[in-house]
Amino acid sequence: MKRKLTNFRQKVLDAVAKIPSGHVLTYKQVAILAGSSRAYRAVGNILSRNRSKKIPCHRVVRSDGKLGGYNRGIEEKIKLLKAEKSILI
DNA sequence: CGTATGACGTGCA
DNA sequence: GTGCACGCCATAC
Repeated sequence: MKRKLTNFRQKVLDAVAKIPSGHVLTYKQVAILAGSSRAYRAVGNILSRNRSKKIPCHRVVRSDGKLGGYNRGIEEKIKLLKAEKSILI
């Protein structure tokens, strides 16, 4: 599939996809890994549009310690994090 | 091409 | 400690 994913988007998805089980990152951290420490806003946007099941976006949480949201249902995100015993930042 | 939105973050009252 | 408002970036329409 030739997706014209922008560099930023590709990097964000790649960074999230590389998150090991039981580990979580904040939107800001992901944004930094993507190359823009101030694009955490875009990160949330991209993840919200990204429905790829291959992207464990549920491992991305807010800096406040809250989960934020999940395109498949916040409850599902909580369930997944709990099942993986994700480390809260 | 331009506008509006968004799963955020920080600052200030 | 809590609540409100603004600012920031990239994407999608």
